[in-house]
Amino acid sequence: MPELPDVEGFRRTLARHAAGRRIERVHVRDPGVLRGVTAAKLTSRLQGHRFAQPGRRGKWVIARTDGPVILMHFGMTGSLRWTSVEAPAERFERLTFVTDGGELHYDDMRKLTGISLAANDDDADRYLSSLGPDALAVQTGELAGLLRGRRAAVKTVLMNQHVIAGLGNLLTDEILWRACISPRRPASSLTAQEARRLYARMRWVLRTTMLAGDVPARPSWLTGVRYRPAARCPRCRTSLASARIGGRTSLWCPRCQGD
DNA sequence: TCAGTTGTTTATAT
DNA sequence: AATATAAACAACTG
Repeated sequence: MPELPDVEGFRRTLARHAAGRRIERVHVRDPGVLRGVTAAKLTSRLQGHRFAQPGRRGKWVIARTDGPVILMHFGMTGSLRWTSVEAPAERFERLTFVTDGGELHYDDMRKLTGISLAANDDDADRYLSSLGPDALAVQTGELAGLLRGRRAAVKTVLMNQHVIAGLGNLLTDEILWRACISPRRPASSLTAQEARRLYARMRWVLRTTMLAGDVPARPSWLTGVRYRPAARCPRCRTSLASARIGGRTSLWCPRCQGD
């Protein structure tokens, strides 16, 4: 699930419910999700602090408090839930933040990534320093500069969090399909016009999906047909092409996007 | 049983 | 040096 829109939804959950709440205790149900911090340290450092307004960069939630900063990543299967009352643990609940007004639950089946603790905002910036700019913060005309000189497939470059942060497999396929650009094209081969079109479609897809909190599986979207056997292009009904690009299963329309 | 998975990091290869 | 690819991580689903 979690790409930029999903993670933005998690950030909103924090902003709406957790901000201002005092952390009474942290229940580490599975230390396997902790990265660079022990359960004892996480609990003792956070206890008594209040959640502040959260941020997001790419697929990271920056859960600020009036003390340390919790950095949360969700891998392929993670999520964040708020319950206003004490709730029994879900099957894949790994961490629970118990506050004075409810509980914040970090669920993650696969535990591919996890949670780190930074001392403050500057420290958090250091943790995230290798990330490229957030995909939503990229301005008109900047995308072309990010792609310049990169010989890898444009899809691979868009998914590279060091270049631009927040786009994953579903979003890049959706954006490239809407921009009518093959995912296999070398990034540096895009014309200025194609880069502008890519940027416009990226903005549109991000804004739409961010409001929804996920990439909706509507039949008019590439994402809506991608798991159908013998899937066809929602625009022109051509059979979709499929290949592994950048290590991920990729779908595109050979007629609309070429290649 | 086996292949596949909406992500990232590390190691290895080019 | 920069870039590309594969493996590993974990726990499911079809």
